[in-house]
Amino acid sequence: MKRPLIILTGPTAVGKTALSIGLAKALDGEIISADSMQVYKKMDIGTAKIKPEEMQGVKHHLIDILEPDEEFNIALFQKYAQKAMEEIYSRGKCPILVGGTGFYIQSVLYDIRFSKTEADVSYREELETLAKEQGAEKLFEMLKKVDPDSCQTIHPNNVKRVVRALEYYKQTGEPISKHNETQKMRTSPYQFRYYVLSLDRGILYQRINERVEQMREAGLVKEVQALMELGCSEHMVSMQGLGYKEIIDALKGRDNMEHAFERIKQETRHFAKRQFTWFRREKDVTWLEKEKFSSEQELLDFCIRDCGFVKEYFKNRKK
RNA sequence: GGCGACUUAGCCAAGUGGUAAGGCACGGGACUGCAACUCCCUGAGCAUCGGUUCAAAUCCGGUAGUCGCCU
Repeated sequence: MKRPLIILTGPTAVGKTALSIGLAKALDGEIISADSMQVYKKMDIGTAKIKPEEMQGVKHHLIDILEPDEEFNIALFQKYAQKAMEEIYSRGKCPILVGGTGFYIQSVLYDIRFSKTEADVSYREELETLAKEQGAEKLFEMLKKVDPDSCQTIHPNNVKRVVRALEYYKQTGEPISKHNETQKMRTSPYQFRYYVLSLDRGILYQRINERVEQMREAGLVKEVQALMELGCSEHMVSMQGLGYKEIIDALKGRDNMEHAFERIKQETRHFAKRQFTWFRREKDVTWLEKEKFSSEQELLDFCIRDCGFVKEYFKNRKK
């Protein structure tokens, strides 16, 4: 019998957190955050991180586990998430993956295999400078020689992806297209529900705008200032987060504060749109359109009923 | 009331006789170790009516709207 896994995701600001607590309590679960930014300490306001008092005693994993100057990536996420899941299962509880980073969810849900090798930072930098100096086409030409298949799916201008494909080839001697091909065939080792919470686009965009204003009132600028005083620079992975890079620009005088906040709103809306695109493409998802439920409670009740297999699983296991 | 300027896609904006640059937004899409990243695709016939011309967004005139100045 496959082990159960509940996933709750959706675009930013849709209201995942509130639902996740109700679900965790009803299913006797623990929450694993699937969020690339909430892993960082000292970044609370801009990431809309759940507050300890909002957790209502539900255990949360993968929040506040790194300092802002530490690197993070999907392979690490997967490793930590899987470790947390083992702990949760061993306690006889159900893991609930909650967060908006679709890519991360995929890595756990399908147990994608990543190569053993570490990221080769110096090689990446070398390739990036090459692209900058001689043009993106130059890199693309290099990729054509070693991995023509990838050239079908990666656009020449997408330097980041071209670099990764080249890096992968250098490390493994194998084209990444072949690796992707095999990983795409994988079926999930879990018995799962993949919920995507959604909301009318116009309403969501309004909520995003409001939430950014709330962040401003809550002291986002101060939070970023404090991070800069600690030595955080815009090159760090953490400082690529929405709301951070824009405020840094303003604090460094490259933008004015008012405009920076408008950019945050704009870019957050863009982000939400990209998230929709991602989830629409994922197979086996259950869309939870908020407007189709008369209340939050009804939505929660639906999920609880729909997750009956979780209780079944643990009941059988006890026997 | 008079004089002048302006009027190009949802917004900003090039184009001053030869068949509408570009940017932004919106919408769609890609994505398998930086993913809150990175990247791709997508729209109008030029306020309106009439004239000149082989040909007008571009020239001329009428009308409307906007803005400025004057009385």
